[in-house]
Amino acid sequence: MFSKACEYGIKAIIFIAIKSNEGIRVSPKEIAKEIDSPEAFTAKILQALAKNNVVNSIKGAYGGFEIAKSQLPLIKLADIVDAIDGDSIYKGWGLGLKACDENHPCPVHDKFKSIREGLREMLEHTTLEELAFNIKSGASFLKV
Amino acid sequence: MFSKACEYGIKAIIFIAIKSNEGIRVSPKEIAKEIDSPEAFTAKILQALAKNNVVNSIKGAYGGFEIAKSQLPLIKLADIVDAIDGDSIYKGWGLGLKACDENHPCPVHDKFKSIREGLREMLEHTTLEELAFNIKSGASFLKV
DNA sequence: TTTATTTCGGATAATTTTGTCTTTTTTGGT
DNA sequence: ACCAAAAAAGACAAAATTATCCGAAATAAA
Repeated sequence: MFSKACEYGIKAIIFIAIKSNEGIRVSPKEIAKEIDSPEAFTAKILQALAKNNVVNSIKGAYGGFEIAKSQLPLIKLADIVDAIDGDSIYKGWGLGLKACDENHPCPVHDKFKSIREGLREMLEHTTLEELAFNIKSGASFLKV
Repeated sequence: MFSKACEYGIKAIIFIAIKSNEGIRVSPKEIAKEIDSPEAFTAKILQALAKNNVVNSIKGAYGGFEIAKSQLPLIKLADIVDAIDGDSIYKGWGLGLKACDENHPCPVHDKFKSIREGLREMLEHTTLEELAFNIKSGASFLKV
């Protein structure tokens, strides 16, 4: 469903969100340890997320990754997925016809319609805050 | 979403279904042409589908692939996906935690719940006949 | 029985995704 | 100005997926 890169990205951002809320910057090393991911690869993904302004990266000594508190309530799951996988998450449904739409649908186009729209809806309405809160409260988990 | 192999597999089976309904066996060559897929790769996928009894393969001269008419109404989209991608389609949701379930959910587990179940429902209730009929009637398309 | 045709099976290659390593650049503290 | 810490950037490596090729086995027809 999600690429590995996207899985790591989502988990990383959730962890950064939790720490940022406490005013703490984190390094790829800490992140990778916390979310159980390969460190260097995670760093690469963080670069992409930083380029797409999902996360703020501070270079140099005492640097690290953080998200401005003012941004925390605004970031949606869709923003993270978008920064890493682009719009392939919406395109990747159906049977790979170059031109698959209402007028020229692939065999499963209509079948997937509600699922695809449900996914979009969900990604665009799920906030990072909500995901982070559930981790903090112990309602969900970042690893194992 | 689906692997390429699965995309080709679904399209191939739909085409075979249409032809089988007319009492005609088809070769990987014809199939690949019709669904616009790499021939040798398509043949490999057909092998897998034949092994899983989704399609019947007849070797030798005048051989080819076909589906028994009695089977046509019984085959579900889920059978095809299962034969090629296994259950990865259901597992591949969420963030890749080894143990992700109700008791130990990943951050998006609940978010994806209804989508995941909608998908399963759809795959298990969509029949090959229905998909094939829509192609024949021009309501959907196998290529471009 | 021979031949032509057709799938099967295994080896191999290309591409994409995932992952690692090393060097460069940036930056705060001394 | 210098040093140490940290992210950026790019080259490289491994693994998975996608794709091709070829000889072997099966089978119907002549």
